[in-house]
Amino acid sequence: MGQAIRLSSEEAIMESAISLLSQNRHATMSEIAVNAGVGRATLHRHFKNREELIRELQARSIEETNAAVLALDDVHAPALDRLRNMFVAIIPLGDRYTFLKHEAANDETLRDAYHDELRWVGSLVKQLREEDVLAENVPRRWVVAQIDQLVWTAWSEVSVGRLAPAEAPDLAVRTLIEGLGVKS
Amino acid sequence: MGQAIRLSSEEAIMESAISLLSQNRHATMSEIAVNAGVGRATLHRHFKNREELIRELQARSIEETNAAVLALDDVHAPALDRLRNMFVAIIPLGDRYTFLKHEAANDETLRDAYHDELRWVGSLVKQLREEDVLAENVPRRWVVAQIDQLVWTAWSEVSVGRLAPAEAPDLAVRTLIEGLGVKS
DNA sequence: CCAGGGTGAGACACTAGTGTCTCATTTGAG
DNA sequence: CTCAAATGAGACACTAGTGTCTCACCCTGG
Repeated sequence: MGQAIRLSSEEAIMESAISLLSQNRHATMSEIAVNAGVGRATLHRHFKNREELIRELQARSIEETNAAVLALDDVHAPALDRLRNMFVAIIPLGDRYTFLKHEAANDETLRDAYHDELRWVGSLVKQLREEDVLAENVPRRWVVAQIDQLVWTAWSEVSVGRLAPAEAPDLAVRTLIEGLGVKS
Repeated sequence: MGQAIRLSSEEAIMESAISLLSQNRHATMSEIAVNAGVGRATLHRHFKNREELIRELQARSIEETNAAVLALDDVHAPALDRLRNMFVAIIPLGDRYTFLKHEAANDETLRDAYHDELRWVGSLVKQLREEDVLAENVPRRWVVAQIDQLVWTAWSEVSVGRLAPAEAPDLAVRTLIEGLGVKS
């Protein structure tokens, strides 16, 4: 038909699910189906049960975020550039990214993949330190937590239109490294 | 006296509920009861239903956080001191503070009280700007979001023992104002 | 000693959400 | 156009969580 934008049922369901579950991890299957413009039975035809749906979502999310980050990443670049590129890549995927954190990864494969992601961030933080971008007396955990929350906050602000997508990555980098105080 | 016994049951329930609900807003009444070391029926004797329990929790939380903040606050102090004092007061109440955000306040009185709290933070941010502590080109929303997140992150890290309680407020202030980069 | 409030245990009815199934209809590829 | 696959609608059984209620049991104060 004229609906060129029309997604396949499965696509629509996954988009709907990511959107709802990232905001409320107890969104019901009915809500997900309605939001996807699809019958409840159809949802269960594509995903046997809630557990499987979430597993697929996790797999896709980690795949997408990994791909997005790696696509922009240049291991030989200065750490600060890599940090900024990471924000550029991940902020638009903020819902997927945080969805991963909220849902506990039970599956082994997924846990490994997620672990890779964390390790990637960890090594970036390490490089940031080696290049004297980050102060040394700050716990790595704290840095990682700040990065995580910056992704989520930036994504939220962008998605409600309070922040221009183009400005988000720079604001995130600036907030993390220089803080929000006046520059002296 | 009988009164004291009843109150301690009630105390146990409220502590249990805050603890569980701050981490998972869909914790069941059974879980709350078990965690409080109390029968499920007893829970319903003290709180007619889930809704009422949450309402009481919100009332208590806002009361405690307001009291804690105001107790340390000095309106005539420099904004930076006020900011730090706020962190000192609120970080230990991180679970109560974030519980308020997660649960939508339906009750009018509560909404007003919560609004007061937000307004308080808003005016603090304003003062921070007036005293040239905060940069001007940063959206107030962004600052408030960072503060909220810092409270939660700091509380989490403290409560799992990865951060010394005494260091948390300074780390939070420093992260917000100066960022985590090397000081130049 | 006893009376009574507070309690735990558990039965009960009710509701919301889940997952299965069937059937009539729609859709789209050949 | 035709037919098989996909779908929407809804009935159905099942489960988890909720809120009520009863009953036996502990306490503690009188």
